Amino acid sequence: MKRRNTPTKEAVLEVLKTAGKAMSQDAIEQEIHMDINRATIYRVLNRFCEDGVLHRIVADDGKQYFALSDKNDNNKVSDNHFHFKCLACDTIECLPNKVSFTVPNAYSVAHMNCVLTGICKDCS
Amino acid sequence: MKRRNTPTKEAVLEVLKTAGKAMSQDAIEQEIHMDINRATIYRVLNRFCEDGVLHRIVADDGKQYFALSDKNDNNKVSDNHFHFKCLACDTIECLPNKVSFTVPNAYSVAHMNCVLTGICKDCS
DNA sequence: ATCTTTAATGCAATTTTGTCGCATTTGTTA
DNA sequence: TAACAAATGCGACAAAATTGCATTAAAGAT
Ligand SMILES: [Mn+2]
Ligand SMILES: [Mn+2]
Ligand SMILES: [Zn+2]
Ligand SMILES: [Zn+2]
Repeated sequence: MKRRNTPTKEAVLEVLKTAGKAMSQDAIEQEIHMDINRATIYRVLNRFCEDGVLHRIVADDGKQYFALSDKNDNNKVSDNHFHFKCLACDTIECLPNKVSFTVPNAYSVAHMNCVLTGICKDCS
Repeated sequence: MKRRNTPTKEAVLEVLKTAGKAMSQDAIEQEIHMDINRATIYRVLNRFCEDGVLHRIVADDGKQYFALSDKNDNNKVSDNHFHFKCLACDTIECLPNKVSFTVPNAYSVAHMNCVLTGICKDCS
């Protein structure tokens, strides 16, 4: 199951790099100037998540958004930061701020999905 | 638009009180021993959220879960705590731990949706 | 107790998001 | 250039949630 390079992969990655924010499948599809099937884009996105190239954010609209992962983390999960959703411009972005938490005894945390909602710097 | 008391409202609230955890619409419907329409349950849940009786949690499966709100908060948002989803028993619960965060300058936060995933105390 | 008002409900249709099976295409390597 | 398997397109499907509209029923007024 070695990965192959395809035009779709490159296009999806290019869109996300250019945008510099998290995007949903349909937003990505709109930005790609090629006719790529919806299911294919989802499969590309899921593979990128498996490979740690992207990470997935589930916003409070229930939709999945995808953002580039910081590669500087050698091989650890890089979802341990807050995400921010702007009520004005609908942008979803990764914040640099890390999520710090404590949990009751005997709980163990594997991963997290933390989204703050409000007004972003560009809209305030 | 004053609220009326109905059997459905009472049944939904009773299920959530008894469960003591967050539940989705379909889980609530299964626990109610009455034949209540899906759309009606959603409307009841949404009204309860508007009224501050419940609060809504969106898990990383994209589904909405509903939990009782602490009334001790007079009229402020009561979603400022972490939620926990157990990978073993699928329970979603409110943790007592508050979400503490800092955001970059010029950002303002209106509400939050923070879900930690892992193994709960009962399953560890 | 009955009437009136309108919130709440049932039902069907619809929308949105995401996945899956399967045949076909295409990237990679020998 | 041939062979293998990963990737794609397409359609079908599932699940979650909402909406329009006709009907029902809760609550206050008479
Ligand atoms: Mn992120
Ligand atoms: Mn909660
Ligand atoms: Zn904004
Ligand atoms: Zn558990």
